[in-house]
Amino acid sequence: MSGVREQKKQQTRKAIIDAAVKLFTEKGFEQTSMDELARAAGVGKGTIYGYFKAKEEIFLAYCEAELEFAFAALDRKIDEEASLIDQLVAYMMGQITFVTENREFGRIFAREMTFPGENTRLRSRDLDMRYLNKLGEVLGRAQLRGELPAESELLLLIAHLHALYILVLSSIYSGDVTSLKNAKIFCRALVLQALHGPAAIAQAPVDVQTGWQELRQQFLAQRKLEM
Amino acid sequence: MSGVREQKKQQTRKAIIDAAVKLFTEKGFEQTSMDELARAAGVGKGTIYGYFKAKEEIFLAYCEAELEFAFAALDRKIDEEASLIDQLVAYMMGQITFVTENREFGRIFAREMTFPGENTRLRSRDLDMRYLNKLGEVLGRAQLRGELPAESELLLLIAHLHALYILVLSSIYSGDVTSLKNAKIFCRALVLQALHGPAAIAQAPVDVQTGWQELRQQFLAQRKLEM
DNA sequence: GTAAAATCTCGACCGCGGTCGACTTTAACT
DNA sequence: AGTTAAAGTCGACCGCGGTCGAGATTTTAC
Repeated sequence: MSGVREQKKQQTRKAIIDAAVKLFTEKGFEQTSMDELARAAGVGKGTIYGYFKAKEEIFLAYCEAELEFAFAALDRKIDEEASLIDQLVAYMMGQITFVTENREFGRIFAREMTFPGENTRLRSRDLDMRYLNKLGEVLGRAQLRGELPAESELLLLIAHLHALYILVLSSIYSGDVTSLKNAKIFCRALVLQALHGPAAIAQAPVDVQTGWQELRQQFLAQRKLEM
Repeated sequence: MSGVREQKKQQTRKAIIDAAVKLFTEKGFEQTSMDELARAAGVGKGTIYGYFKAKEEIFLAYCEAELEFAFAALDRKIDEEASLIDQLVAYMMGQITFVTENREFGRIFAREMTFPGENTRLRSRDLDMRYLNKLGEVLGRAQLRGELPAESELLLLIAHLHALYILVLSSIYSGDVTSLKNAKIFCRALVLQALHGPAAIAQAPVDVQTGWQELRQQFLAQRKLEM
């Protein structure tokens, strides 16, 4: 049980992830073949599959490293004194901005996180726990401040807000939302509605209302329908 | 410009889709190779790519046919006199039941519909319009009945509810929800919260509350955390 | 020290989705 | 009818992700 073997394994694992980070960043996920990756890691292709079940699993390991950065940056930027809605929108937009920085990357990430395969289920769950925990912290603070009813079900609210985040991401890939600016307007409208009910928009500040009205017109035009 | 050619094209197209419906139904999407499909359709493999950009596009054409059935059955089952929430939950669960009937099929469907590739964007949009229209009808009727504030933004509400549907589907594939029964409880709790605000659960009927409490415990245990 | 067992490594190999260019069929024009 | 351009068809072929079993390396047992 001397650690020689274990040590080598850790080295190999690191070599694979390092090569993955380098190649995925340089030329993207789909454009990086497993053969290349193996060569870059100085390892046989088959060996990789002793460490990861599938290419997607390496992708998630890669994401873990990247998200670390993104979250740290976001945390620094968030103003804990701002209104609940502002904070929520900021977190959602931070995540969305990061994910859609590269369109192809983001699609794979979103697919794997939202509807994970059996191979990647556990890993993807670990990953989105981080995001969900952040939401929980923001909501918890708001509840203490009294900005949220004391009897709110935080877990259910987290799930709810997570749903909205996924939807905005989805609408970007469906082509309904075509800019981060619009994504933000959409986020804000949805969060408002989630926190204050179906009539919330009608009572919102004017700028939110007009922003939403414009976006609404785009939706209708794009989908070629009247309402 | 005699229709001879056009006619043949339509025949070929139909042959491909028919073969796809048969094979996908018999042995699933992933288990059906393009070679098989070509053989079954009595056509060269290359020919298929003159009709569809990718295997996924054939999949969506196949879904279109299947969804037709599912929706028709669902429409017959929906009680237009029931409460808004019951109707919404019924529609969401109808869709979810259909999609998850076969787990692998459902994952591909959900991925392709929620985060479509550039190849399949338009087709997937057409497809989910049907579902969104249904939601719109249900909401519209409820608004007329006065069950929904007159100043509600229907489009935003549709989006909102769509988000919840995607989340429930996602939680099935993430392993957080492990039965249709739990999915329904989750749906109901989310819809309640969406329509009546963050404190809705606390004021809901007892059976809804206890259902949600049980589900909540499962979530926490599965994700190994306290709240 | 050495033999046996367990573990790890590797690249040839497999079936897949998708492409390509040679070939056939139809349409258009004289 | 004959000629040419366009449209459609086809399967050999490509690179891909993933598997497999032979062989190398480490651990264990004596």
